[in-house]
Amino acid sequence: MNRERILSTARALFAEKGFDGFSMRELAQQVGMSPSSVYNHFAGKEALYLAVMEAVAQQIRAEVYQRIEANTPEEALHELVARKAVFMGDHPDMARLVQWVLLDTSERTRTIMQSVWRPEIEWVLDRMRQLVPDEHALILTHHLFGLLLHEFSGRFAFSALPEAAQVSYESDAVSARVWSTVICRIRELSQ
Amino acid sequence: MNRERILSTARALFAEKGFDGFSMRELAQQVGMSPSSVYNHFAGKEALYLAVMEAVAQQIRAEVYQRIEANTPEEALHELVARKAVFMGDHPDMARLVQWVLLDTSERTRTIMQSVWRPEIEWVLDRMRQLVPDEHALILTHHLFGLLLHEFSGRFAFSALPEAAQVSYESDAVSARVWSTVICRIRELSQ
DNA sequence: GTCTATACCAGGATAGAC
DNA sequence: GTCTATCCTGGTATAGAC
Repeated sequence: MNRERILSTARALFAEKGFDGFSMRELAQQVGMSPSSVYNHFAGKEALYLAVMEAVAQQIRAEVYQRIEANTPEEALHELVARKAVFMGDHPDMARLVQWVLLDTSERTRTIMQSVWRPEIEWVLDRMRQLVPDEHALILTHHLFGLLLHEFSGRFAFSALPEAAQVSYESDAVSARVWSTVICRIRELSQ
Repeated sequence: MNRERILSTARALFAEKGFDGFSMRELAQQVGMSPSSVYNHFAGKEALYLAVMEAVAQQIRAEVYQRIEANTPEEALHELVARKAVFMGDHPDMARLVQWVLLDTSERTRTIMQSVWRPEIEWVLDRMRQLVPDEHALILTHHLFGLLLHEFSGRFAFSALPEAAQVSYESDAVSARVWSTVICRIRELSQ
């Protein structure tokens, strides 16, 4: 359906250039229709943005969080990191989309954080609280998301540095190093 | 001087809204002059952007990296994290400016990474290499920067979540938790 | 150095025919 | 649902007077 093509093109553009980085005209051209046809499917750029974010979150819920089976909170978080690494490796635009939201200071961001990303954060937080004292759980949750996001969203910029060529971006490698850093601190705090 | 006023206003705008998020008209209005007067000082928006980044990097070199005295690489990195936390606390736009650069995929970013941020990364990397095996040094360096950046640049977005109210954003607290996470992994790897 | 005025094009969005 | 044509605003940038 055309609506889906608009959504997926918009997703790529929002990820690459951010909300203000491209025009509805550019989007329409890439989709292969006139700008006004786009407006027939979405009320405007903002509505399109929210729709993209909602679709992305739904995909994550289905492909990442669904059916995580684990005997302990630690296993659950470990599995989550592994799946996220795979998912973000398969969808390189994901981390960038989220980072744009985090940087955006408009009202859009509040909406998206509360209604779209909140469940994810709660999911991690719940498990983290079972592993470390309450006052550290939120920080470690932030660190977990921060490291994962940074690994992926900073990739383009860091590729400008010669040293970066040595780093492996295989999902397994990313997952392993992020988890190593986080679990090390978790263990320290849970003693 | 007027040039300085333009620079500092531009810095605030780039930090808050990103490269595409505001217009030269808006900037000129905030500075209190006409748009064409701004063009008399800077060749264009891009030149202004590069000038802001250069000024910021210079400030960091002077206020953060200068005169770090430490007996060991570990002490040096610890001191760096502490100073960065203070600096970023005093200049809330810093982390956001850097994040915009990291997200930007235009040629500007390559220029800035190589000529502006490279020395900083080298500085950390040198010390990290003395603490952990070479193959982990670059990753830990990225994690260190990633955690610091995330702590500050994600602050607005996370403030939309009710849990965030419990988190302290005192420089000491930020510094302590970032360092805790990083040093824990460093110690594990250096054994 | 700063201004007014303006060029020129691109921005989001809409009207109305088909 | 899609198009052409268009509205209006605002984008970067420049010319030329003071």
